[in-house]
Amino acid sequence: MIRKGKRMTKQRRVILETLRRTKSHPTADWIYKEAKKELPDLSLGTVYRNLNKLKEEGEILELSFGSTFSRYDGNPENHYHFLCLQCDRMYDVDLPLQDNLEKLVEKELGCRVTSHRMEFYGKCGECLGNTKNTMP
Amino acid sequence: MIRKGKRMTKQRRVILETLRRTKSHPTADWIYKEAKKELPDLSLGTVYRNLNKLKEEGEILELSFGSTFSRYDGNPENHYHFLCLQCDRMYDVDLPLQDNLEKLVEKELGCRVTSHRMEFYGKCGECLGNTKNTMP
DNA sequence: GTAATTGCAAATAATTTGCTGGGTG
DNA sequence: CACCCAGCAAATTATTTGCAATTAC
Repeated sequence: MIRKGKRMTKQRRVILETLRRTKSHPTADWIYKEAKKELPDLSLGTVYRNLNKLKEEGEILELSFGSTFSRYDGNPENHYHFLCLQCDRMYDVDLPLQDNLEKLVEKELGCRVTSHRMEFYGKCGECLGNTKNTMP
Repeated sequence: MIRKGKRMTKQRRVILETLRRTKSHPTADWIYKEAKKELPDLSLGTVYRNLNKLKEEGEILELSFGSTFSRYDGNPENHYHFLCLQCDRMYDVDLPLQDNLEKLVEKELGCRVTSHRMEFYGKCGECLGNTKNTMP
C-alpha cells in the first residue's frame, strides 16, 4: 500500500481510530470531543479537514441524510441505515445492496448510475420498549 | 375542527405555485428569486417559513440528501430521486416503492419502520451525451 | 378585531478557510 | 529541509428567529 502524499499525523490517526471504535455514527463534534481526550490541543477544524480527506480516500463514509449536520461511519463499504426519529440513534442495516434497482433507473432515465443510498426511518427497538413501560 | 394557523396569504400561494410549476427540485433561494418576480417585496425568511409549514402539512417534500442545502419537491408522494454528479440536476425516478424492505429492516432490528428514502447517483443522459464525443 | 403572518435584520449552526508556525517523510 | 498539515480564529453558507407592522379571516 502506497501512501502517496498522505502524512500520518497523530491527529489523523486518533480521529480515524475514534471513528472506527464506535458504532454510533457520530457527528464531527462528537469525534472532536472524544479525540480531544487523547489530544488536548486538537482543533475542530483539523477534525473536519481530516474527515474530508478520509472520505475522499474512501476510508470512511459521510452520512448526511435529511438533517442539518453530517454523521460519519468508519465502515466505508456502502450499506444502509436506520434512523430512530425518537432518540436520533442511527443503526446499520444488514441488507444486501439493491444493485438491480440501479439498472432499472439507468433504463428509465438513460443515465449512468454509479451508486445509491437508502435510509429507513421509524422508532428503534429500545424506544419501542421504553414507551411500552411508560404508557398508561 | 380547529383550524389553527394556515392562512392563505399571497406569499404562501405564490411559493407553492412556483414549486409546483417546476420539475427542477429547486433550492429555497431559487424559489425565493423566482417568486420575487411576482411579489417584489417577498423576503427569504418568509420563503423558509412557508416551506417548513408546507412540509409539515404534507403538501411538499424536503430533499436534503448528502448536501449542505435542501431542495424541495412539489410532489408530496414519496418517490425516489437521481442526482447527476456532473451537472447537479435532480430527476424523479419512477420506480415502485420498495416497501418490502421496510419489513425486512423491522425484522432485523426489531424496530418499527415508518418510511424510507432512496437516492441514486451518477451521470445523467444529457451529460453522457456531452462526453460521448470525447470518450474513446 | 385579532391572531397569524410578513419584511427586515440580526442570530444560529455547521462547516470551511487564511494565516503562520511546526512536524513528517 | 521541503512542504503538508495543525491550531486558531475569522469567514461562509444555509437556515432560523425576534420584533413591529400588516393582513387574512
